[in-house]
Amino acid sequence: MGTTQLEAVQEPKYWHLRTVLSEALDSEFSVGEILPNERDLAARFGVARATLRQALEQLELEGRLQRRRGVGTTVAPPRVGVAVGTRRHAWPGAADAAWQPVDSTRATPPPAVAEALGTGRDEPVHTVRRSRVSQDQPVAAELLYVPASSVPGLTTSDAPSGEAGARAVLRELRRLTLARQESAVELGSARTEEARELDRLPGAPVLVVTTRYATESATAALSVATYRADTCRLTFGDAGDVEFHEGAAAGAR
Amino acid sequence: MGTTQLEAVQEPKYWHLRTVLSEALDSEFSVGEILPNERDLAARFGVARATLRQALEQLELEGRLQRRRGVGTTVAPPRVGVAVGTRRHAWPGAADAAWQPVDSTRATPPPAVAEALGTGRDEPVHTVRRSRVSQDQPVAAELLYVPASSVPGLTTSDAPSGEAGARAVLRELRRLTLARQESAVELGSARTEEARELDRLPGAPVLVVTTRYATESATAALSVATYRADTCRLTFGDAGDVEFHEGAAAGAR
DNA sequence: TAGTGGTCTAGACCACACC
DNA sequence: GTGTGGTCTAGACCACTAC
Repeated sequence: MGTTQLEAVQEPKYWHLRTVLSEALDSEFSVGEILPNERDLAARFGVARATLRQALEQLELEGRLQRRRGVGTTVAPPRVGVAVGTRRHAWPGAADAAWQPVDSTRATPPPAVAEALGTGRDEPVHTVRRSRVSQDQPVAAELLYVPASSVPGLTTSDAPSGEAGARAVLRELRRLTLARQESAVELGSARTEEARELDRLPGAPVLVVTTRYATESATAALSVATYRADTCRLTFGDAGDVEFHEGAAAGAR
Repeated sequence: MGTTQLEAVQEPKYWHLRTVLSEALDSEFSVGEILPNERDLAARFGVARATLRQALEQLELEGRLQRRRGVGTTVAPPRVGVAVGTRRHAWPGAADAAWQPVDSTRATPPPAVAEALGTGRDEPVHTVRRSRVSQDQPVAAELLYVPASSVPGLTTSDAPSGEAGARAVLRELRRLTLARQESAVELGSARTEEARELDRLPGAPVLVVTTRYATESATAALSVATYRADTCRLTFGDAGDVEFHEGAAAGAR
């Protein structure tokens, strides 16, 4: 990282700095390596710490850096590909070791959920929480909404709170025949609780995947899964779990 | 927006401010309405302008606000759903009015592209630029890489630069039989040129969709499409263009 | 206790849109 | 011009980690 001064340019300093740092990461650092601290870096480039931080934020958003308070800034490994949609229809959790049931509750849902499910506002809904881990790191937190009418086999006593209840709901759900499955991906920011589950700070960028699972006659479940945007690349396609074109997006623009 | 003071809390001010503003947007503002300017808002909440801006940035990231230099901050409309993957296989641009060809060049590609295509580093590749418009607003910019070997019917004279050349490449591509199609979605930041195309500033958050189109024997094309993350919700699924569960993600967490 | 990144302040000036 | 959001500075203090 030989550069010590920024020449005068028309583009913002933080943007130029991002480029310089990005090239330095490519050529002079390896994954996991610790960068100099922010005060040193700012001094080295002759900018205020806030400006330097703007550049680091960009690089963190792009998955190039990882910053941890009290520890330092390290070079991030390439994003992990996580399969979120295959062309085979499959109920959530069907033979899926990636997701870990956490707990389950039964209550009337938020209005937005009731509307999306197409159920009455007063109909009880099971809310199953699951978490997804990849390479020893939490990558996603999910809320799965299942109308009680989708799983009529479950009596209240069959569905205790906790992990056992969650497994019971998933088991009953698999008795239905899945006809359609639709997803949407959008950018969001981590709520306080999600941030804790994902080991990030509140407001961290996340990819929100909303999936509607439907039988021939009705919406059987709605999943809202929140993925860490810094560490994840979401994959959709024929191949399922197969990794492909690692890093293509980074170098192809 | 009656709140004038922030009580002492443990959570960061900008995060609390985000929540307060978010609720105010829900209850007291309608789409397109202009907010007070940043200096006024900061004074009203008794914080520095930088802190207020942190809160506004979050809300812009979530697609709630739209800020334009020299104009002001307005309440954003709900994100538009853009279909990026149906379960039907389809070549890019096949009967697709959403994408507008811009131009085309023929050259040796960046190494990352050659690697993803599985071609030799020296093999020429057509690079087709396309842009996608939705509701009179640019939503995506695409680079479509097509190895010259995928479109052998194209002689150099058949593929002039410019829009006509782009159309020629797409036409030839449709002669092949598509066997597989895989996509990945990740968060990125807009490069200078993409930012201009998308009417944003450099570094604006974007959703990068990388798609590999394959015949039985080889990768026929690679698409890297950059979508505005603030205004877009990417949809995948059986239904194709059909809108579904509008706003579910927003209210379901 | 020392060192890190995270938050916050109070200013200044710039680039851009609109009148 | 006038007013807007965008950039940048030079500080201060806080929260967290690791020794």
